[in-house]
Formats: sequence, C-alpha cells, structure tokens
Amino acid sequence: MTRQAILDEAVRMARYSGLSGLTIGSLAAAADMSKSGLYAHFKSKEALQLACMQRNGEQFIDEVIRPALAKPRGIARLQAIVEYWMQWYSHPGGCLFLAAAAEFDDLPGPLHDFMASEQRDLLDSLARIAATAVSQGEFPEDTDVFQVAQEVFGILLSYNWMSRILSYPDAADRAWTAFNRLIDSLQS
Amino acid sequence: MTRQAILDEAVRMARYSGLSGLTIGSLAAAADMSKSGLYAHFKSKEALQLACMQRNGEQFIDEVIRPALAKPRGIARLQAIVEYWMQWYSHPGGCLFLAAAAEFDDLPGPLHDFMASEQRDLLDSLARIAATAVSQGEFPEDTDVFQVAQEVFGILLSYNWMSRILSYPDAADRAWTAFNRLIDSLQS
DNA sequence: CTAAAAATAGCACGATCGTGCTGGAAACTC
DNA sequence: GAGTTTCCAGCACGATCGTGCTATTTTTAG
Repeated sequence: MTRQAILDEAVRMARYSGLSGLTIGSLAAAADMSKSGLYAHFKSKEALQLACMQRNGEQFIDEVIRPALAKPRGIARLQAIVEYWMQWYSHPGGCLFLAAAAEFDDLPGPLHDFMASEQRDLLDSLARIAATAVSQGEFPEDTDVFQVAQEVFGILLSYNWMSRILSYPDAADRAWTAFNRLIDSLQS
Repeated sequence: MTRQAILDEAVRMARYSGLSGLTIGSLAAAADMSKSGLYAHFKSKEALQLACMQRNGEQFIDEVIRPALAKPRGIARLQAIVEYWMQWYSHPGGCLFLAAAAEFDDLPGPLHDFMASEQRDLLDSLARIAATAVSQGEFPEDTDVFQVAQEVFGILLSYNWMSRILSYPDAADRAWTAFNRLIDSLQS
C-alpha cells in the first residue's frame, strides 16, 4: 500500500536522476517520511532499485503492451505498439529503461541482469507482434521477426533522441516515415 | 599535459559510471594523485564533467568523423561512418554520449546544454554526409537528409542496444541489413 | 479490550562527497 | 644561481550518503 506509493514516487524521481542518482534521503523527503521508516520497506538500496525497475516494467505493460495487444493482430498491432511506445517516451524525465540500460550496461551485478532481462522482454514483445503479421500473411513466411524488432526498436530509440534531447518537431513524422518504409520493404 | 592524462582517465571511468557517478576521490585514486591536487586543475566538478564531454567529443572526431571524411563522398562515406561508429560503441563501458544523454535529458543546466549541442553536431554530421550522396547523384535531389540521419542514427542506437546490452551476435548483421534496406529504398 | 505484529520515527555510525586553504616541491625565467 | 610562478599534497570543513538499532506509534488479531 504505502510501499506502492513510495515506489511510484521513486520511479518518478529515477526518471530524472537515474537509479544510481536516486537517494534514500531525497526520496524520503518527497514521500514525507523519515529515512529509516522508508528504508525499512526495502532491505537495501539495491533492493529498492530493483523494485523500481520492476514497477517501471509494470507501468510499461499497462501503458504500452496491454493496449497494443487489444488491437487486431498484424501490422495494425505493430503500428499500435509503436504509437503507445512513443507516448511512453514522453513521460517527464524520460524513459527509465533507457536510463537503466545506460547506467548498468557494463556494470556486472543483479541490477545489470534484471535490466538486461527486461530489455530482452521488450524486444521479444516486438518480435512476437511482428510474428502475428507473418501468420496473418501480411509479411512473407520467411520474415526474420527479430530483424523487424531490431529495426522498429531503432526507429523508436531514434525518435526518443530527436524529440526529447534535440526537440526536433519533425521527429514523430520522420519516425513514421521510417516505419512505413520498413513495412513497405517487407511487403514487396 | 597532466590535465590531459587526467581527462583521459576520467572519460574512461565515466563510460562505466556516467558523469554523475564520476567522483573526484576515485578519479584521484586512479590517477595516483591527491584529491585536492587533481581538483585544482578544474574549478568545480561541473567543469570537470564538461571537460570530459569535450574530451570525449574530440576522441569521437578522431575515431569516427575524421576517418569517415577520408573516404570518398557519397554512400561510401555514409557506410564508412556507420562502420566506425559501430566500432566506437564497443569501447569498454559504453558510449559516453549515450550515458550523458540519458543523464541530462531532462535536467536543465550547462551540462544538458552542452550535451544537446554535441548531440546536434552528431546528427548534423550524418546529415552532411548524406548530402554528399545527394550531390553525387546517388540519392535523389529531393532527399530529406535529416530523415536519413535520423534513420541511420536509429540503426546505430539499436545496434548498440542489441550488441552491448543483449549480446545478440547477429546485431551487426541486422544493422547492415537495415542500412542496406534504407539505401535501396532511397535509390529506387 | 488486550496482546501481538507491523509500520514509522529518532538517532547515531563510519564513509565519502565536493570544496577550500595553506605550505612546500618543482619548473621555468632572467 | 636567485626569484617567481605553477603544480600538487595535507588537512579540514560541513553535508550527505547507506545502513543499522531502539523506541514509539499505529494497525491487526483474538
């Protein structure tokens, strides 16, 4: 109950400062609690960071994965997940997946491992949705769905950079241009 | 002289821990100096971080931009910069541009501003090289070179994720497949 | 209503953070 | 070789870090 509220606030803060930049003191202040009172909910800072990643993943499922799965299988669903995903990137502070990936990409440990497994899940989700387009006959039978996933992910990452960091107003249009180019190329 | 050596070590460390995670104490230990002796070279930690970004940018020019500009104008040069860029991403600890972007994307201040300007330079470099392909007649006259830049950047970012974080062995092959798809689509 | 359990605050700890000052060693100038 | 400037170590500071222990308050169970 309280733990959930703390985590939501922690995720909100971590989007700005990253998981390493997250401190117990400032989090306690934001949650109107004492440091030790808050700390008791998690046995260590690492456990708190892990829980943040987990909570962030749940939110992603709620805001991106599940709505996309509600759309009809195939290209429509692929387009839908790209759309929701782009909205996800507009969260204040940015995307915690990306922050965590940048922080732990070369630091071994449980945080790295959990981050990598979540990242793998994201990619698999894209590949699975691409696979529905294959089974619908919209993409050829011999389509490499992981190739599609990697390319779509690139379009999303690049959109995030252009819009969030460089504030290019055409970033979304160009992302859709790239997406359509990919779809056309797969269908021909 | 000494300052340069310190900066090289700082950049090396920051690739792992990020610019916020970089601490004067550990940097001094790595450089075999006292904290205050090292600190005297920079007036503040922020100045040190700024200098790190600048040094990292110089290294990028040396390792990616300049070698690419040595290649013949056009698609060949575009392909070359992608190749060197992919090598750049294999630096131990990862890419400091990406780390800085994730850290400062929504935190105002001089660090954010400098990061954004460097990021803009990277994109402009890609667009300028794409423009040489236009003026060579390899791409149509009405090609949107910033569209090309955004898509190529996406291919690079996605390659970085797949290879560095997920350790997918096919990441490079898939990146080149995506690159060739883009080139073909522009030429038809 | 009482007893057991869970949640939270107070406080303290050693460590490390960024930042200054002060003095001596090293390098350069004439 | 003497004098001046630059470099660097030593040391200290207040603040904050993560982490525990001990009460006290709040909730739950019987």
